[in-house]
Parts: sequence; structure tokens; C-alpha cells
Amino acid sequence: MCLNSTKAFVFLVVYSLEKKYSPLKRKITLKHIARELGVSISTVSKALKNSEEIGSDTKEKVQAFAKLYNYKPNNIAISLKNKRTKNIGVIIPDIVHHFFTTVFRGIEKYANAKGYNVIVCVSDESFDKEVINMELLANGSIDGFIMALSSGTQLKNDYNHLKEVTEQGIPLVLFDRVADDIQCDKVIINDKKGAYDAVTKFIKDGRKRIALITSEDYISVSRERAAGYREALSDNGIEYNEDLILKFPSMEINENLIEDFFERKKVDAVLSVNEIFAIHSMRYVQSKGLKIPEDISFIGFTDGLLSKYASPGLTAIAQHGEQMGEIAAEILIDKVENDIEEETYVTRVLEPTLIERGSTVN
Amino acid sequence: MCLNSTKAFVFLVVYSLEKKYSPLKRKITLKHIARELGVSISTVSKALKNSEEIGSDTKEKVQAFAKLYNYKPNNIAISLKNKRTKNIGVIIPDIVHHFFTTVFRGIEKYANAKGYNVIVCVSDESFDKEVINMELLANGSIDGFIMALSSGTQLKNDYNHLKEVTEQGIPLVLFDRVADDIQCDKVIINDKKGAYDAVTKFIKDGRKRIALITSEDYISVSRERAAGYREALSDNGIEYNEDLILKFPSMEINENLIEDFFERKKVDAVLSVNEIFAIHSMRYVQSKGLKIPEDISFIGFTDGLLSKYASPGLTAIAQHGEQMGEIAAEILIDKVENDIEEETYVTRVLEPTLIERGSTVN
DNA sequence: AAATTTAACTAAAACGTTTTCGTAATATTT
DNA sequence: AAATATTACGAAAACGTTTTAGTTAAATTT
Repeated sequence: MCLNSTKAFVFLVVYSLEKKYSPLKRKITLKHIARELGVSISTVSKALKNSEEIGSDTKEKVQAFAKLYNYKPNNIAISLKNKRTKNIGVIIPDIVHHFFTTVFRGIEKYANAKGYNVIVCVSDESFDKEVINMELLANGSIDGFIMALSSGTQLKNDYNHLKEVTEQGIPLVLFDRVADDIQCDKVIINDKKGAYDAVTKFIKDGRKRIALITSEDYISVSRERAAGYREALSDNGIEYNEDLILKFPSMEINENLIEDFFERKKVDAVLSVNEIFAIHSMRYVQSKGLKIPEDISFIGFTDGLLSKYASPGLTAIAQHGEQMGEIAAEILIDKVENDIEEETYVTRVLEPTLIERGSTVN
Repeated sequence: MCLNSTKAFVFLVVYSLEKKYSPLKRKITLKHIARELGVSISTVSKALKNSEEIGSDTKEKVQAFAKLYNYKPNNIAISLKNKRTKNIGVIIPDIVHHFFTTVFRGIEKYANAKGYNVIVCVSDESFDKEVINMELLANGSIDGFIMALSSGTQLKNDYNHLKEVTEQGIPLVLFDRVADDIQCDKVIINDKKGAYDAVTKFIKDGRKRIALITSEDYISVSRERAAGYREALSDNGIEYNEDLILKFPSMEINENLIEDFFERKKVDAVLSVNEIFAIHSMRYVQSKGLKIPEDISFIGFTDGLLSKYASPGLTAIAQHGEQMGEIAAEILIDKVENDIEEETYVTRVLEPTLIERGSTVN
């Protein structure tokens, strides 16, 4: 039975419709179309791509049939054939975290526009989870990685899982939490400058006793920020005073440490490496009757929800997360699509921006 | 050349190592191992699975070789073979959103524990994006969907994309933002009860003029919350007063609307369907010299960061997002793994919890 | 010693594509 | 009319697995 006339085609379609009816209509494949239309699989494949090789009658027939049955090629089969998944893997330490989701939004936006999907894994700040997730995804599920190192990994200083992945030729872009030891593309903000500018502003505003609230140094960004803090002081002839540093051993808030610190040290300005530490401190000093920003000013890293809605609003150093995500995705997808063999890596450094609010004078 | 002795094996390994050296070591496949060891692909496959069919010499040889070369099966090939991807698709309206990320964390946690990866797409509250993302993922990339409807979809009231997916036999679990018209599993919180309890508390505290700040009714959760608000009033003999409802046309904050509302209406309690509206209102009434909670009390839906860090803290109705995510993932993965043909759907309703803070008296 | 069982393997199909290389049949050139 | 070019298609390999159904050769049973 060879079908060339439209009539025969219509008959066949209707016939198949009835024959094939079933409560759940499984996805149709090239093979089904080929069998039903009495042509070969290759012909169907080419016809759907509007190949010049195929006669226009056949093309019409195939395309109409495919449309009627809502044929969509199977992504997995295409991935296997092309050795390209059009998925990118994102590994971040935490998902309930304003900055990371902001970056993620940028990644997703760019990736989606380029036809890529994003697979997210959360390392939960754990080295082991980071390794497991990476290995899982590296076995064909993704074309490249975008990630921020977990604190566990930064503490352990072990980057073999990243090396393995890059050695397999899988592109990797690190953002925000990076490490010098890793050879790959990176997108970071100039954390040092952010801190430097904040402290400089405090000094300009006449502040003398400027405190720094930070976490342990193994977090790369905290280290950078502390460096900026010191440099700004030194550039302005203010002596660095270890006493004015409050270092939290973990991300957990310890109210006692805050109380202890503010009771014992007289400070007139506070730079905090994150919002939470800043907000807690602000609430504490307010409860003690101090006025913000008159008696004590605050600036916090990461311009998140809390900074915006605190009262007074917290002057913040914006990290431009969304832009960071877009850039990371752009670099990655570029590498994926033009798999360049020469190993040249870029580090894009974004400039932070000071968003002034009520917690500082202006 | 047939290799049975260990010596010969070791020789071969070293030989291959040198022969195969290249700057980027591409992933090794069963075929490579088979060729290198002079056995068939099926033998390698079985040997790696410790099949009884294969002699122990061969098994040892194959396993050692695989380990040495760090063989890991290709996920894509396995997916194609099994028609199972071990990926689940999550589509949410927004990622920079505390509640959604909380749910996502629950999903990710459960899914990961079960060996699944999560592909996230953001609908950006848009119907079109929701449809595009779904269709993209439905072509083989995922085993099932977990999603919250975009507001665009709820407004349009068009669920054909969801129907198509379920008709193809792809399991779907809806959470939080659901629709009665869709036949699928659902996980929601009892929004009506949350509002009811909040208003009841206000009444018990002696409040008379209780306002509701809400969004347009096409958002399912807002509708439910408004219903709870009305029911609590009615059950306590308080007349429903349209004047005490402030309805925002979008999620964008309009300070004028807030000012207008609080200038013109005398209210002593406010229930808000989200944090942002509540926080803004609190700041406004505070700026007008009103005392919270003495003069005016506040309760807000969703126990997020803002509620916790506002001053005073905002009494909130907790949605238990993480638990919601875990349950959604559990239901979905159960459906995926035991593809049950009978179409029975469950709706799990979680009970909200009132978290009391400084914005209400106690 | 012949028949049967067992052990240890292999060939080949399948999953759903894409793509290269043929190959008929027809059309065009000499 | 014979040689060549063109059109329209199909067969088969490939991607990397898993799995079914053989197939040898050796071991065991009769």
C-alpha cells in the first residue's frame, strides 16, 4: 500500500486514530510514524527536518502526521546521539539563601534563553555531598557545571573532584566562593573593594571605632572582605585593632557573642560580612537604646530582603547576583558550544555597589 | 591473546595506560573495556553487576580494570534503555522567594536521598513560560513533575498543558498553588484554617476592626485565606466589612495604596496574605506613631525571613514548606516507581501553625 | 561412549535519534 | 540508444547501555 493521494492519507490517519486509541497516549516515535506511513525511519527523520532529499509529497504527509500526533523528538535519544544534553548542572551550598537564588535566577534566565535546562543540587555546605552530587551529574547528565564551593570544601581545601571533572573535559565555572588552586573560569565580585569602600565611607562620616563582624577565614569571601577592611583602615592611618573584630565560628547566630561584644567594646560603626549578623546586631544595640545611625552606623554585605526591610534600612554592599549568574552561564555555554581545546580561563570580577539606606548617615 | 593470569593483566593495564594517555581522559565505556580485555560487551556489563553467569576470574579482571579507569555508566544511555531518567522536573513561579525555596529544599532532600536529580524551571508567573518549560521537559527529560501554578496560569484558568502531560502518563504533583480542575495529586496547606485561626486570635485579643490585605482572588491561596477570614468573623458575630479589605492588584508594592488605606480606615488588627504587604504596612503605621502591637496588631502569612527579623517580629502563619516539598516528592517518586495504572489521586492538606511574635499581644 | 547438564561466555536486539552511504528509478545529456 | 546525472528514498551504523536467547566447551550423568 503506497500512499500518495491526500484521500488515502486522511483515511489512514482516521484509521490509525481509532486503532491506536488508549487511555494514555504514549509518546509517538519516528518508528511509529514510519511504520504507519509505510516509509523508512530515515525518511521520516529527514522529512521532519525539511530535508531537500525528500520529495514534497512525502514531506507534507509526514509533517501532517507528526503534527496530528503531536510528535516531539525524545530528548534523551538526542542527547545520547549528540553527546550533548543541553542541561547544565548547578551546585550551590544552600537554596534557601537570597544571594544564591539571585545568582540562580541569572543562570536560569540565560540558560533557558539558550535552550538549556538547569539541574540544581544542593551541597548543604558539605564536602561529601558536593562530591557525590558532582560525580552523579558528571556521568553524562550535564554539559557543564556552575558552582559555588561549599564551606566544607573550602575548609578541607580538597579540590580533586573538580579536577577530575575538568580533566574529563567538562567545563566548569565557579562563582562567588572560588579557590585559587582550581584551574577554571570564575566569576566573583570584588569583595575586598566592597569592604574597602564601606570602611572608607565610615571614616569619611567621622567614625573612629569601626568593627568588623565576620565568619572564619576559610570562607574565601570573608577573607577578602577582611582584607579590604584592613586596607581601608591602614590607608586612612587608623590602626588595625583585633579587639574590634567579632568572629562567628559558624553561620548560627549566637546572641551571647553579640551581647558580649557590644557590651565590652565601644564601637561607632559596624561592617558585617552578611545581613543576618548585621540585623541581629542592630536589634541588639537598638534594644540598648542606641540610635542608628547617629550613635552607631551599620553596613552589611549582600543586598538582600533583610537589608531592604529592616528599620532603619541597612546600607548594603550589593553583589549583583543575577548579573553574576548570567555571566557565569554565558561563559559556560560558550565553552560548551565551542569546545575549545586550549585551556585558557578567565576570571570576571564584578564591582560591588554601595546601596545607602538609613543605617548610615548621608 | 587471552588473559587469565594476573601478570598478563597487569602488563595489559600498564600498556593501555601508556597507549591511551592524552591530556583529557574521556569517559571510558563498556566497549572500551571489552575491547581492551578481549571479551564481549555483555560480559563486561554482567561482570560489573557481579552476575553469576560470569566466571570469577573474568569478573575480577573486569572489575579491577573498571576501577582503575574509574568507569561509571553513562546516565543518558541508561535513561534511554530504561525509559527512566531519575530526574524530576520542578516548575515554580519564582526562585527568589523564601517559601518556594523552602519547598524546593524539601523536594531536593527527598529526591536526592532516593537517587533522583531535580531540574528546576522558573515560570516567572507567566502562563507561556510555564507551558514552554513543561513541554520541553516532558519530552523525555524527566520522570515526573512537581509544580506550583504561575499566577498567569491561574488567571487564564487554562490547564491543557497539565492535562496533556498527565495523559501521557507522566505523574504530576501540584503544591500550594493548585486548581480543582486538574486531576492529579496535590499537597497544600489549609490556608483557610490559617486565616481563620489568625482572625480568631485577633478577636480573642479584643480586636474589633480587623483588616485583610490581600491580592486578587484568582490566586487560589489568597481566595482560601479570604474565606477563612470571613468565616472567622462570621463565627464570632462580626459583620464582614468590605471597607476593611485592601486588595493589591499585583505583587508590586504600592505605597500610596497603603497610605490611603491606613489614613482612611481605622483598624486595630491586620491579617496579610504575605510578608511583604505586612512589613510595609507595619513600617507605615510605625512611621505614623502607632505602637505595634498595642495600637494595632499584625499577622502575616508565610513564616519567612522578614517575619523573623522585623521589629517587632511579625506573628506569622507557618506554611511548613520543607515538609510540603518532601511530601510532594514522596508522592511523586512513589508514583514514578510503581507506575500504577489506576488513576487515584490524593490531596494532602497540611495544618498551618501560628508562630507568635511581637506584632501581636500574648 | 553417548546423552545431558552446567558453566561461561557472545550475538544481537532494543531504547530513539541522526547521518552516511548506497541504490533504484527516472530524467537528462550525448 | 547508451551514458550520465538527478531525485527520492532506504539500510545500517552509531551513541552506551541492558537483556534475552543462543552457543560453545567442559563436566556430569546414564
